[in-house]
Amino acid sequence: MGKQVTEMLKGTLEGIVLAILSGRSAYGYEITAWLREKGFSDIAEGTVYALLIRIEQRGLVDVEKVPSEKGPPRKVYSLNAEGSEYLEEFWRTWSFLTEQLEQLRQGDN
Amino acid sequence: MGKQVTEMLKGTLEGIVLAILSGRSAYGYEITAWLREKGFSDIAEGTVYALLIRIEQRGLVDVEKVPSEKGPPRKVYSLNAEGSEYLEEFWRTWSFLTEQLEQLRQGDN
DNA sequence: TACCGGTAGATAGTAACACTGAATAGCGGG
DNA sequence: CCCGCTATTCAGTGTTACTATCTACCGGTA
Repeated sequence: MGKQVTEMLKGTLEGIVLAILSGRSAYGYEITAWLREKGFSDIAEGTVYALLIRIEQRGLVDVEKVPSEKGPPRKVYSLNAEGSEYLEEFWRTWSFLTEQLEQLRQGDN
Repeated sequence: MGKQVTEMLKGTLEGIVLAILSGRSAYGYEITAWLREKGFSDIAEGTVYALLIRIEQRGLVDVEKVPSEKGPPRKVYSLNAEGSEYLEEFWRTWSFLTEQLEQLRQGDN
């Protein structure tokens, strides 16, 4: 999709993944597939896994190892209380940004 | 404002500045002041100058040195044709992102 | 004159984040 | 037995914003 998305995703991809996890638990491979389906065609698998490790180390998610019928065991992530709080904060920040951008787009600058 | 904004700005700040320049020409100090006024309270001055140099080197803006009554000469930036094209592309990318995020927020995932 | 505050820009070093590319590992089917 | 699919990990790279500092010009004031 191009470099612009890549740069814009910095900071937002984390929120996107947390938002996905707020709906239901999921594991890396699944999340990557879901993102691709949604149009984020060139998000590298490595990126998602790295992000999941980051948010795990920050204590925003809980992890459970679940055996898979096909392939190695999955690491299933679910949002915990701290993660929910962080996600709320993310939405506030996101709203602020979109408001500013919307104003700029309308040309009142 | 916090680390979340900082990370989200990566990739969007460039679009923001280009959008400002699409309305009128401006120089670094002015842009920084305008951003602060708009609520981007902790954007460092150095950040804006570095960004302006980047977009200048990529040929998205034209530059003109204008003497100032108070202080050193200003480097006044204005969007050129290539910059306008890039800005359009930015808005398309931005729209895509906001749509996806809006869907996630509504919880249909 | 000497100094200071406000205006204006440049720069070196750092941290965070997404990408690239490759490696590892388990399972089932031809 | 190897290939393809599922699933995760990791080392190295590039981009971007931040921090902190430096240069420079001007007007006012002691």
